[in-house]
Amino acid sequence: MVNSVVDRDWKQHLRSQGYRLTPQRQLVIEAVEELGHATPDDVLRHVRQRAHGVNASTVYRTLDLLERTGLVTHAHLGHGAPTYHPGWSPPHVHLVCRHCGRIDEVSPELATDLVDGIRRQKDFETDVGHLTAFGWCSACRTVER
Amino acid sequence: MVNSVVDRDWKQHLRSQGYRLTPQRQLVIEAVEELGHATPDDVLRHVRQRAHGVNASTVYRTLDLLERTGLVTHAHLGHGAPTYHPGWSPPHVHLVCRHCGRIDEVSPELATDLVDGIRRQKDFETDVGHLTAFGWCSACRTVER
DNA sequence: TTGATTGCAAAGCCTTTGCAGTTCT
DNA sequence: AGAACTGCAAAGGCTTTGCAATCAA
Repeated sequence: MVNSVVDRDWKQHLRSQGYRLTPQRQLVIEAVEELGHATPDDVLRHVRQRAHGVNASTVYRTLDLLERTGLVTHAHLGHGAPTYHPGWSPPHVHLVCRHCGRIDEVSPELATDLVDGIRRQKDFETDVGHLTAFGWCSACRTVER
Repeated sequence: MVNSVVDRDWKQHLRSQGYRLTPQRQLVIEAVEELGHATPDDVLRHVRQRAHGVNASTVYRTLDLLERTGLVTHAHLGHGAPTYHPGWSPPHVHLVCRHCGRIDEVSPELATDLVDGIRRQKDFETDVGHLTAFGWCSACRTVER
């Protein structure tokens, strides 16, 4: 699950950009790695299971910083809070079920035609890793409607 | 810009579902029609240019009701507030520029392969009208980076 | 040592809710 | 008349900010 190269290097990665390595930052990075698609609140709760007294604003500031340095990315998956993933996880298209809220992923290759078409028609460069499809998963479709 | 059939019928549409026709609702519908991609706040400001004393909570409640009855739809286009469009406007894929925030649209036909692929791989039914692509528009790409 | 970082508390958006008064039908 | 609807004010999520204390390097 963990990319070993990045795992070895992220401390250095932060330092090389002039940032410090704090226990809080370490915990936040670990949380993002382990949780997969985590909201700031998910991260906060996860971090607090391992260390006491970590503050919400620290989590927000840290996620922000990690994103600026490329260690994490976020996507907007609906009304609520954004979700964060490790920055080195391969880009993927998100699938969000309208009914159960479950999040799934597919390869961005499926979106090749769409991305090309958008570029041709609008000269717009799509960030495939932030493409989000809302809809209904198979489980929810068989239960209701 | 306005679909005449719906325009003629939306009053009846509301009444038939047991809802009332109020000046506020009329103003909100008009605002959504005229604004295109409007946040609740956009709608509120537009409405207040025409009538005084309209309250924010009324706008929220009205947008909610209009959405439940199918007269408007909303999409999540980033961190901020959702944006509302007329429910009868043809579904479209949204393009959101990361830099200038401008919103554009393309035909959902471009997403046919993606939608099919998602259905095949995950048995997931995509709501094409809520497909959002984040990226960079041509204007912003030529200016910076 | 010293500038980056944190915790805390307060404030800021955006949105929802309860309620009493108003209005549509 | 009676139910639907509105305005108002308060509260609720999520996030940001200012500041003094703390800590990594």
